[in-house]
Amino acid sequence: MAYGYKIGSIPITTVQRLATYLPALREMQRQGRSIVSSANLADMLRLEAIQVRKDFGYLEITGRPKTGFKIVELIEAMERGLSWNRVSDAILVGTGHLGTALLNYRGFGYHGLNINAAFDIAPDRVGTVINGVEVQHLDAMGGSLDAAMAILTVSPESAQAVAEKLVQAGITGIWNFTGRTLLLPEQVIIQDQDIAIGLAVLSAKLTARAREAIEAESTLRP
Amino acid sequence: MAYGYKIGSIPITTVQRLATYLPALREMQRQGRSIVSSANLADMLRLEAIQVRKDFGYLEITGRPKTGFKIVELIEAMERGLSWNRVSDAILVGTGHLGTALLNYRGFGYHGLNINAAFDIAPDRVGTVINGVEVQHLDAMGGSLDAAMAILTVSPESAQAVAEKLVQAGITGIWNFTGRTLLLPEQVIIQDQDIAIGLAVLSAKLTARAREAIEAESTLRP
DNA sequence: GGTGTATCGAGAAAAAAGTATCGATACCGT
DNA sequence: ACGGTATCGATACTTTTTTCTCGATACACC
Repeated sequence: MAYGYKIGSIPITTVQRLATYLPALREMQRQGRSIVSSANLADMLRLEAIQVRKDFGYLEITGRPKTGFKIVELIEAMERGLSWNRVSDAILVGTGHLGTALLNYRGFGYHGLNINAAFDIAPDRVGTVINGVEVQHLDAMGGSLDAAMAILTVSPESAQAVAEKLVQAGITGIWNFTGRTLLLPEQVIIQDQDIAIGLAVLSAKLTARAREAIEAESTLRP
Repeated sequence: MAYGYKIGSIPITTVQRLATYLPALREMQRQGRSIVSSANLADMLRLEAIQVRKDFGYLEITGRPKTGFKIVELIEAMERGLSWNRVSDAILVGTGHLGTALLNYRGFGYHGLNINAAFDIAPDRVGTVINGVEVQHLDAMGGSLDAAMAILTVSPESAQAVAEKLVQAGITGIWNFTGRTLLLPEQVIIQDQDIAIGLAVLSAKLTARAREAIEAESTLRP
């Protein structure tokens, strides 16, 4: 990567896994559990126990031998270490199918996200209310937004232009679902969320697996 | 990772980047370009030229010094190396907001994906048609699906149960949007697509950046 | 045709991520 | 109380990924 392997002192790969531990831990809490071991979590998430423990090593927390970690403390440590406790406000731009899906998504609460405004330019969308958020016209987006983060779900074609507008409005972090690379001032933090990447990996894995199977078969009868 | 760093002989990280090169190259083609250098692509995608060239090194292709790569050949090599040329059929289960968004998504064609059936259990959705695909009742999903891959966009609560049903129906690859870890036979390939991870990373980056800024300021006036 | 330069591509080095080892510690059953 | 054992956590090791270095090659300009 050009820059940015780490967040503070925590590797990005660890942050990613921590993000998946969180809902798993919350689920355990709901089921009445209060203690979890690295092996428990690893089994649950198809990982290795060593890796889970290593990840926890970046947090300010200590487990107890023979027992494990207190789930409450774990969650607190994760929220503290990564600031998922402070609720951060975001706006969403582009209320197509994906934007609507995100506006209705319930999992964001885990990470303290609150979408407090939505924008679009299509006349038939402006004025509608999606999950309690009214869709405003993009031109109405003034300079004093009540958010630092923007979720960008517009068409690829308009991605760059809209992104520039967001930066002018004071947005400092963009979660980019458009699939286009945004070229913006360096101080703006961009998180690309290219859904097609996951598909590409899965599809490549599937054909690789299929190829293996064929090779294995041809080895059986030469 | 428990297993699976590579696809064939290509690192997963490379496959991921290749997946982002593809639309960029297609876009260039549309604009009439036929040659691209590693530096060109790198600039366009905010990467390093060396990395682009290394990624290309895994493909069966050679560039020309002082010129670069023929875009047509690049695309062909990528499709050949990762089998994105063969169209693969998929089904989609769970036609909520996200499922609907994916059914309407246009970017899948790049990777040869064709969603040929959709399933749900909600009575008000069964029978409707989304982007040309009729939503069928999940119980109607027989044993002879015309697809190897399934896109899972049901609720977290029903994820595991539905996934098991998919495996019984002969699905060998699952693109899992539910956020839950699926526990399935090892031969089933699972690609987790946890949207919250991207948010977690962005949100952590933002607060880390904010923290840096505060520290920098307090250093100025001690 | 010769010279300069941009680009590739192979191999080495560096950095990062993941995995193993092992002593220390706290619970469990007797 | 005591030995057995599961688990943590520090350190060392291995693998993977990224980055650097540098010679080779092909185009451009003179």
